Amino acid sequence: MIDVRLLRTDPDAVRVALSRRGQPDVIDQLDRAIAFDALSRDIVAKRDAIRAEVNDLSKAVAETRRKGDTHGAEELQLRSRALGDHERVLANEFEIVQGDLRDVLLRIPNMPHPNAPDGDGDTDNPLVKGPINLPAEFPAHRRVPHWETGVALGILDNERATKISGAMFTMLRGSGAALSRALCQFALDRNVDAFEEIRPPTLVTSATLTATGQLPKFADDAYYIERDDLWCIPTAEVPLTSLYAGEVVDSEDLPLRFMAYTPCYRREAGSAGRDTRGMLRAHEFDKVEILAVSTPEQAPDLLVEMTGRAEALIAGLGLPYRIIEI
RNA sequence: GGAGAGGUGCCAGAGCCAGGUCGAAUGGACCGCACUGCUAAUGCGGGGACCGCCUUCAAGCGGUCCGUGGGUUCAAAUCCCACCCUCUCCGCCA
Repeated sequence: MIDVRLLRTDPDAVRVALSRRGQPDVIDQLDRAIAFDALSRDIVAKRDAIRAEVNDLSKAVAETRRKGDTHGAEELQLRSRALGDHERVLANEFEIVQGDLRDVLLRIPNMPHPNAPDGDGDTDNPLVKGPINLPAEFPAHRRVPHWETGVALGILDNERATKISGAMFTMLRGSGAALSRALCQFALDRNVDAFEEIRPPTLVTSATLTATGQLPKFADDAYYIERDDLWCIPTAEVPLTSLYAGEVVDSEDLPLRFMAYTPCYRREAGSAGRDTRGMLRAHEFDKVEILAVSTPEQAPDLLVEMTGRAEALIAGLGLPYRIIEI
């Protein structure tokens, strides 16, 4: 979420940065946020002034009572009560405007890093490397989709997964289940030299899911357990990002490096029929996430290191891949 | 699920039952000064955070903050309600 103070001190910088996304409605929302902020400060200044008067009067009431002047005290109380009514109105207005401001801010995307490419979609993402190990380099008889080989080998049984849980759920069997587990173990083993392994909760509060930006924008994409007011995580990024939320970390201890192997849950709302064959876009899958909490200065080097670690895993397995800048 | 105790500053902890002089005693830690072969001890002094206004080097003014959110009241750390969390005991446990 963009810091309101930055919005106040340098709104043009924010506008310029966000305009690189090529989405005019984002700029509209930015202007609304700026207006809400100005309005809310205006209201709070008035509210504070009245509150100061009420506080003074309350002190005067105590003083007057101590002197034994009951009548005078009651008169002051009357005045204070009237001011209190006015204050309540302003306080309500303030709450409403604050809510509006927060809602708009939560829907405004982050400012892109100066080095990030401009663009409004994935077609604008420059290719950095690859593709490597292209499937086309393999003979035609080996280019069989995984949902066919998986079934033939008896390691994938999505039909029964669907019977148990419905469409877009997958199930691995026998050595397929072992392979999935081994891949995650492999990923953990390759990063245990630099990342602390965490096994976080995979059900999180609304506050936690908001911290990583999933709420309120992507509420439809997450599974929600109404009875307990908890959300299933779509990625371990969610709990890992909030691990040290609200705490002050000594800069000497940065960067903090975490990795986590968790199931991930995604409703994939609106994606029915698109890339849904086999194990693509499943509602539930296992993933190893690596994440670092760092200073802005440390971040670029960390990005290079972590991308390199991800690439080494895939390249080491001989899988096809490419690297794009997003 | 039931019963009870608790949540106050960096930490410990008083204040709550009898609302006002409580941003909050006291102690520890921390910072400064003094004293002191060193370490330590002792004495004196000093610090909260956030928001807004005004300034923008300083200072000043106002507001908010005692788990969270409501309520009562002229006035809430203090009274009332709901919720969250911690601890103890009982029950349940695919």
